[in-house]
Amino acid sequence: MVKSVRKLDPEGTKREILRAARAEFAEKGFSGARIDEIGARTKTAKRMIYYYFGNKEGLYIAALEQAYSEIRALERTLELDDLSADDALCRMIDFTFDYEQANVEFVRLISCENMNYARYMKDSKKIREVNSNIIEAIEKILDRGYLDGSFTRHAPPEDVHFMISALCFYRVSNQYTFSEIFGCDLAAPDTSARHKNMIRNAIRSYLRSTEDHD
Amino acid sequence: MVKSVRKLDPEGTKREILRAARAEFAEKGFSGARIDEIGARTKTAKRMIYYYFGNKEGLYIAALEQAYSEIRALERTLELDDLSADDALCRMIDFTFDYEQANVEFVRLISCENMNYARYMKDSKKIREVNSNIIEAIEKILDRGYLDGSFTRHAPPEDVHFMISALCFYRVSNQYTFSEIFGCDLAAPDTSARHKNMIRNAIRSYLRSTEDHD
Amino acid sequence: MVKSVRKLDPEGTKREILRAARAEFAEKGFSGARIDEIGARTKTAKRMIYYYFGNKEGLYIAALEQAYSEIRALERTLELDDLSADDALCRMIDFTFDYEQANVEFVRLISCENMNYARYMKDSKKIREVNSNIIEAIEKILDRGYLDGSFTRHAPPEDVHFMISALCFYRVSNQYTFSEIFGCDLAAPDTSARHKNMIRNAIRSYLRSTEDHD
Amino acid sequence: MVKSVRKLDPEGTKREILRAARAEFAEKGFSGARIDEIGARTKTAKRMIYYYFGNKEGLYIAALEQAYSEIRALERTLELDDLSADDALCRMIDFTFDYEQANVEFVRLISCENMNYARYMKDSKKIREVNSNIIEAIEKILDRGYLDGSFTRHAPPEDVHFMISALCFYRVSNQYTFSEIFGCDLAAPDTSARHKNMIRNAIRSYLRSTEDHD
DNA sequence: TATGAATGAGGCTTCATTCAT
DNA sequence: CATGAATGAAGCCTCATTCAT
Repeated sequence: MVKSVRKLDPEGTKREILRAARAEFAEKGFSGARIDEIGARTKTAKRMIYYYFGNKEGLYIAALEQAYSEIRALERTLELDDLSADDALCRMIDFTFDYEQANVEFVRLISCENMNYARYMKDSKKIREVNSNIIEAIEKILDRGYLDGSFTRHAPPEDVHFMISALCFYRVSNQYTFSEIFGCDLAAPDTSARHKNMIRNAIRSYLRSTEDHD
Repeated sequence: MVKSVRKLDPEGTKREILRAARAEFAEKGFSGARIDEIGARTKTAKRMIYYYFGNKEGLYIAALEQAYSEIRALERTLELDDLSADDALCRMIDFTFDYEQANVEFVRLISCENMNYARYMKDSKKIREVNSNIIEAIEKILDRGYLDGSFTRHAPPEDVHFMISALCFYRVSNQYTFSEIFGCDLAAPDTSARHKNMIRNAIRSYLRSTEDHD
Repeated sequence: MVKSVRKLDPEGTKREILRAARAEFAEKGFSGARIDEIGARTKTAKRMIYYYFGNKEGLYIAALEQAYSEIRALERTLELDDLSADDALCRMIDFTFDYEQANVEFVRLISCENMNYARYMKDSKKIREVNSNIIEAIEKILDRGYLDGSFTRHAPPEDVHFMISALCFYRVSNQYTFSEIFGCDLAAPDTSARHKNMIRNAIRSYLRSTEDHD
Repeated sequence: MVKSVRKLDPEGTKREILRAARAEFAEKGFSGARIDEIGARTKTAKRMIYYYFGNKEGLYIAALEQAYSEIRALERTLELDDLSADDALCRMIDFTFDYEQANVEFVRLISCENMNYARYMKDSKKIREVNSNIIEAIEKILDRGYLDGSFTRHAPPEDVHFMISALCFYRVSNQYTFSEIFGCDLAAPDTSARHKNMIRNAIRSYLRSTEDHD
């Protein structure tokens, strides 16, 4: 007896929906995103979205969780322990720089969630878990650097993470207004290379300097 | 007998609408903002929004223009020429830091416009005009610093503006997800003071350093 | 003392408004017409419309009255009494044909009023007055024709008027759907000439024939 | 326990909406028609209008298409080939006369579309298709008549169709202004019968006559 | 006389979601 | 599992008209 030839791959369907949802939310934000559009970007029916994710909010949170999981998973493969403090710091910066430049979708999802005052993220244990060890990773690098003398200024690892994040993230998140106003293209290869170097060395020289302007 | 209090104050009405619009758009983004809500935040009828600004888009652009005008106008009062290069740079950084921290609305409006791919800004001549001289202001500071030896590294003024902007802006724009994930409060007075110092000195030490990690 | 140089020509203003109103109502119908648009087509302010005509309905009725007045006034200058019955009939037909073809605005206003079930016309004494003597004019022609033998079939003058009207009016009122469906152009000079002849001779031969198909 | 009676009958729903739409558009024209009203004339929710027809324009076009389809479908059942040329012509005239008198809705819909300069019709292939063979039908009648001598005057079939249409259509489309002005009732049975006869014989005598007034 | 400012009511349409099969 | 049909609530915007000067 021939069964009806419907696709029976729940995981595949979920994955496809999530992929479409991330693209749509990243593009239009939470209010601007359209469930219909996400349905259309998918081969399955819109109804499945409700079946698997409950509602728009549930889908959005799932998209956010996936986005964070991916970057942090990659980050954990960097093998920073094998490098000198200085090299490790640079590798971490480079990774952040490259990943965010390559994954505008991720950056926009985070921007979007900040427009939402992070209210949806608060409901997700997963996101906190998944983000738990970046600070530790940076702390290890800094400590190593203080010991071997590569870094002279003691800075909280959160602050170093903040600087890396701010400089790499803003380049992508604010590229549209920045480029429009200053008539440049932040995504252009030469600007990109120059900025990557600049960010590296701004943070490094900060950690090596001592004399302050208060 | 109390006469009906129908005011005839076009400028006042426009101003009131714009104020409400900025708050609403900053809070909810373009799609999330509600014309009804903007009307309700106003003493005049919702209908006047259309009378003066045509439609939601027109109102949004006007809000954006006003937001940019205000920060740039203040910026022009800084009298940086009277200061040493180092002091001038720090005053510019401090101004940006303080203004953006105090005017979350401005920061969110810019974030919002980036979520929109800066598409509405492109229709506004005014915004480009109003933003035209920040780069020159920074260039003057840098040139002075190179001459008197306070700065040793030659950097394009756009890049310096980028660093200032990125570090000050991100603190405000991404405070919600950052604070949520790392359990800190970027708006807290001590963190704020520490960060202001850090940003100043990261940029200063970058402009003084030469040795690079490539 | 120099008085303010405002236009003080009430009749001119009224005329200008009416002209604009006829065009707008003829183009868009009653519901489709926009008071704003009529205002814009005029050099005076929209407010004057209310000043002179009370409201949209009043303006519409005035436009209708003017349209009827004009055609009937012209009709009265035809001097049909000087012609033979046959020639007089043809001149009346030609006049109707030419006037309606040249004054699409008139035809469309009448169509519009029929879409309104003639409800606005009912409030206007003037329209009935102004239309009172066409039937008499036709009756005079027919009677002359019966006497001199040019016409053999006795037909009520209302019916003859009906045929003239129907054939001339429909050509203009329905030209858009007719042309679209049959891929022709009712307004083209050759079609127009052929039709004018046809209408004349259809009515003439009807009035001369006797043998019926019942 | 009575279950909620939510019907699932797409074809029925569409049909019901179309029926209501035709009535509303015929009564008030395109701009005057109210989607709300059409919804209210229906047992289903107003929302379904957009589900099935997209928007007001789509609904209007569908209504127009249906109206044309119906009259042309009936017309094709007339079996004119079995009749003599003279009888066939009369049957076609009678059909048009009776149908338009009985279906004021159809007539008003066409009037409405002419007020719209046939702009919506232009987007509909269906309407052109459905109207394609009336001219052929008339041509066949005329050719037969020329052969057997019932008709002596050669007239383009489009022109004959034009006369039939004009005389039958105008009676219905312009009945309101005509009746109002001349104090008669075009829909009254005796007038109606007299006119039907008149139209038949005007067209017949035209096709039999030769002597022209140029 | 003339006019810019102001408005309530209502129009079309969209949206996330649920129902019935 | 899967889906087309159905919907209430609410969004943006337009309209004729009136107010205050």
